[in-house]
Amino acid sequence: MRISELSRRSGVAVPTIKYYLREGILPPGERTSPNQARYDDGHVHRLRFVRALIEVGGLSVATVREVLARIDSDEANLDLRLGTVQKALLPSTDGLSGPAQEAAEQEVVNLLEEYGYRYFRDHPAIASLANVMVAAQALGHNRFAEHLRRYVAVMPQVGVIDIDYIEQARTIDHMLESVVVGTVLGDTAIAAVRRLAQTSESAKRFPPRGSETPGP
Amino acid sequence: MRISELSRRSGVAVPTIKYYLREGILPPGERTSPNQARYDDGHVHRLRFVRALIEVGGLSVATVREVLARIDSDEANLDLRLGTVQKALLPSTDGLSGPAQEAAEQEVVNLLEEYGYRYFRDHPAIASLANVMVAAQALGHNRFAEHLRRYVAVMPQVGVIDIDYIEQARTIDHMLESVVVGTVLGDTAIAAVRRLAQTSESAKRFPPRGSETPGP
DNA sequence: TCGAATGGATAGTAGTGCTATCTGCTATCG
DNA sequence: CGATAGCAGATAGCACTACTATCCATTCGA
Repeated sequence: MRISELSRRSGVAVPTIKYYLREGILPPGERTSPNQARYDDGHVHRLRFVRALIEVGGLSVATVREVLARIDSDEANLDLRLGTVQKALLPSTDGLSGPAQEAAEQEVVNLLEEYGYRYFRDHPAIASLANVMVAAQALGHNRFAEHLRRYVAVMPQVGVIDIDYIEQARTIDHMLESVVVGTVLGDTAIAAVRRLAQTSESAKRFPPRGSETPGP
Repeated sequence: MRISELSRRSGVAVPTIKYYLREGILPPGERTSPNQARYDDGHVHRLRFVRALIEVGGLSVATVREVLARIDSDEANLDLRLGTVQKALLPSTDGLSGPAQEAAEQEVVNLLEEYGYRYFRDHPAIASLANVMVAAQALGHNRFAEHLRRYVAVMPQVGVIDIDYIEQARTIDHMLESVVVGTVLGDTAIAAVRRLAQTSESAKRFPPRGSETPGP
């Protein structure tokens, strides 16, 4: 198919498709002559994928490019590919330093030890989590660290769900895509379910007038 | 104190403080003369709060303004205030429509019923979650709905943690701030802990060479 | 054959989040 | 009292992101 049909089938405007081609987010079509190209279903899927990451997951175009480059990489070691894909999905944590940050990182590591996590010390999520702790501390929210401990206690259940999801993929490409979909759409989904769970728990604890057992 | 000291104590540049004043994100200082103002510790705290929401939580300036306006509101009904504050923290879901979206919303509602959530039908998180389902479907990830079900099954535990956190606040203002801190920093924290839990679970399931029980 | 569409290049635009400059005033120190 | 530094407020500018529009030579399809 040519670009106008690609546009129609993916719901993405033609100039935007050209922009994505320039940005290396969408691979070039197959040339049929020096200035004509043909696109296929893979391009349609890639476009939908990109739009989902940007619109639903809130990723920037630059992050999407990074992620896709890693998915498309020809690295043979699957673990390595999965790892670098995951890494591209965490906000950069450079520029986080100072004694407060390092103390918080140690505190995070202690928590991970305590709850039996397997981890490596330079995992970017450790710096990210420590950064949150430092920010909460600066706001005088001293109970936040205890709050975090409880998250650490329950999240392994989510980890199991997530790895189950990835493991069920049938091909390596599908597995790599599942990592991204599971992580990015998963973040959005978890944020939404969490709010619903908060509302629900709040309603249970403080019943709105009229929903208690009726009085005499 | 005056603006330069406010800048020094909060770590926010003077022009940025002026910008926040213009945007209504930072309340004006107390006038001491037609063109002089005095700021206090409340301003320092507010600035730190704003920076945490923007830098750690990734909120936009517009969202921060919305949230703060609701915190500062003089609405007497606490439930109402808490509710509107929470509402400002979900991405807008207008423009989500179509049969696929509505079917997905019904599916979400069914899930909530099944797991005993208390909810109201126009909760924005329902539309948001349905939107994620529609996007996953469009990518051919048909197992995603099952995946979501498992999130719905575990998230009530997080809801309890979150409401506990808010409930422990000592004043109404602190409670309102805890809602925001718990939600916004909480989202960031949960994303980080989730990645650590994924890495951990993955390492347990597929032990890296050298960590199995040694062979003969 | 000839008009519409295509690919590719270049330039322009809207929105966001600051940052710089300017103006007239004020605080303060010697 | 006067010099000087700092302040508040207004306006303009800037860098970046994610597109969008225009142009042109080429090519497809009727």
